[in-house]
Amino acid sequence: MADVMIHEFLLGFIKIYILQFADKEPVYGKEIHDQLEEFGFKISFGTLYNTFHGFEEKGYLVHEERNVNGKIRKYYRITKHGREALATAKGKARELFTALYE
Amino acid sequence: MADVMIHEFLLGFIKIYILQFADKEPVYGKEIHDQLEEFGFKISFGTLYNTFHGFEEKGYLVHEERNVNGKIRKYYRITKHGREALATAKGKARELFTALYE
DNA sequence: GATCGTGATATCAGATGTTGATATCAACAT
DNA sequence: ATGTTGATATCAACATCTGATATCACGATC
Repeated sequence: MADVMIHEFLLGFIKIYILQFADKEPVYGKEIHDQLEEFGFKISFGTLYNTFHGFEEKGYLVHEERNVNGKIRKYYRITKHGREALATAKGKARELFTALYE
Repeated sequence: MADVMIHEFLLGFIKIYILQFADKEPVYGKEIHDQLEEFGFKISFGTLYNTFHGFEEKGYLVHEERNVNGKIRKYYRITKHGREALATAKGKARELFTALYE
């Protein structure tokens, strides 16, 4: 029940977090999926990979393939444009967040 | 451009804000729509009224009709159950927010 | 008491976003 | 070749969002 609610409210927020993560270090899909799940946030693989593709189309992220233990991973990292978008999104998120906690 | 992005990221967050607002004082649709717009957040009337109805179905809000200057407004206020949902959502939002700014 | 104006709410068809089960992929092992 | 494995991709079914338009309830005007 809380799961559904959290999802309705925070899926968009999770997408900001993906950009943020990719700003700190290159990330790949499964990693972020599992990490989010660990903290009680869920995003389906369908949405997750689609989000990566969308961000790449918008020029927020670029990816590079790496072979890790014989498996291909696509590591995404942020671009200049993505960093600008992230800053804007964070700023707006902060505004709303402040309104929640003032 | 920023508008679209903000929306993709923050629509869910805006819904938490609606609950929060209804926790402080009774609110009606147009009021919150215009107030959000003033701060650069947009939510369509379709989504907004649908959100009110959904929250009422879930038992988060109840409404009461008031005649103001000869016009009917539906003022929504939060319920006990809604307050619990709000607290949960705010807690989770804080977790994500903290991750963004640490 | 019929018609109009107004602020607000409701609707719903079309567009867009999400899901998750399933398919596919690339590398390595046997 | 065939199988295994970790990961990514797909896509039909489903859910959500939009916004133009309709509707509502009341008061005013004639």
